[in-house]
Amino acid sequence: MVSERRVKGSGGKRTAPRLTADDWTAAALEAMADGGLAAVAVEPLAARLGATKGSFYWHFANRDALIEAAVLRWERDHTEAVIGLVDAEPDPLARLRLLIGLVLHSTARPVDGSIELAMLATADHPHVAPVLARVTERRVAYTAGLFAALGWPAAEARHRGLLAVTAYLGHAQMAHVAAGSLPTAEADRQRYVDQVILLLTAASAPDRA
Amino acid sequence: MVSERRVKGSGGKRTAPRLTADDWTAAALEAMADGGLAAVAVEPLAARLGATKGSFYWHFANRDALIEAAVLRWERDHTEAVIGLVDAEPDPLARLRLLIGLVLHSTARPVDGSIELAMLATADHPHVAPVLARVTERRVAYTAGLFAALGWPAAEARHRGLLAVTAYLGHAQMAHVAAGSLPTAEADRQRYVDQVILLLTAASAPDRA
DNA sequence: TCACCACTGTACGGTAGCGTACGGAAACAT
DNA sequence: ATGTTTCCGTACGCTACCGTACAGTGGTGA
Repeated sequence: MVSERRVKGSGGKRTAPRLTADDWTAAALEAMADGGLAAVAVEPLAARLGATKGSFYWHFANRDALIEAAVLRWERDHTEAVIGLVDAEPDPLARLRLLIGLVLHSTARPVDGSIELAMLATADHPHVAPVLARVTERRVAYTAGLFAALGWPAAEARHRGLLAVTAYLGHAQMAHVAAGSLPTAEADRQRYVDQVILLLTAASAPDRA
Repeated sequence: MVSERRVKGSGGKRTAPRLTADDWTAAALEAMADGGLAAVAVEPLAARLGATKGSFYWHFANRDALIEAAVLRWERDHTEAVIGLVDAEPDPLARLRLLIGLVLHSTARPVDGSIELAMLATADHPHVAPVLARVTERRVAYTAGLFAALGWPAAEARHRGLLAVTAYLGHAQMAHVAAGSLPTAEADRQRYVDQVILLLTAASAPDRA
């Protein structure tokens, strides 16, 4: 789980390699994934890296600076990843389906999702709040753009994008706090995703009796 | 914000009233609303109540016991409140509309919602997790019941209930971390809620070209 | 090779909160 | 009124973590 500080010499002299600021931010995100922001603590982190605080306070002014760096790094890496993953698909409808299916299934695997959950859990932190606000708005805008590309007028596209993103956020939460309430069997899960896509792309006019 | 420890005598002798266990759980929930579970700390709580730890450790074995009591109390009060509020309406469709509208607007006012957000933020805590799981499943089951009463088959009703609840959870999150991404103008907000209700109750078959 | 600089370890003081011990006050029963 | 139970305050030690001071070490260029 933790990348121990490995020796670099091959033969006899085993020397611990020096650490960079990036090593610390990476460790911070790793700690955040399991333990939340509270786990981003200098001394435990140093222990995990096989170093001491003396190293840390060289690279960062204080704990707060580390948090800021880690959170900004997450924003950068994370948004690039998702966009690059979906934007390959040319057809808007297929892209929407790909996005929703991908994102609803992604809550199953833990690694990346738990960082996001940890961020949501600490949304009040002054360094976390603006990042979450940016990421969220970016998602809504992107999803709304997909609906707009499918022909819905701007306002309605925005509303559908909003519903899609809120559904995703809630799905992530539910996978975390009440996994048992979500469909478990693979077939049922697939049907659920299909159903969601269907409802999100349903016609506007009410047509039920 | 905090109910200070008031005197009870009318004239000259001002005596602080004694505290009950319920006073402590109430204060704990109050602290949780602004500050999260971390703010449920014995010494600060005692300060807010104008008492000392000596009092606390008489009523509770330790901090953990207080957390458990507070969280269970929240579960009890909270579920009763919501059910009682909506179950008056006899017509299922009206009840569904009432529920969704109520719940999507509720994220605006802070009091009750912030406790729930705090719980979600600490979902990993051993005392919080089971409560959240129960409350969530209860909501899904209830909402699914509404859709079932409207005529959808059980599986689809469950899926729609699931989507409704995830949308609610995500909405609450978004109101917290990216309020600016949600509709701000009252008219737009109303249209958004209508749109959500429409999509959640849309017919099953895809009918778009 | 040697002086310098980037980096790290050690040692220290400070703060916040948990939990315990115990004496004493306040209510209550008799 | 007085003893008993209930409740509360004070004082203490303990742990975890933050941040600082400073002495060292190892690589690197002159």
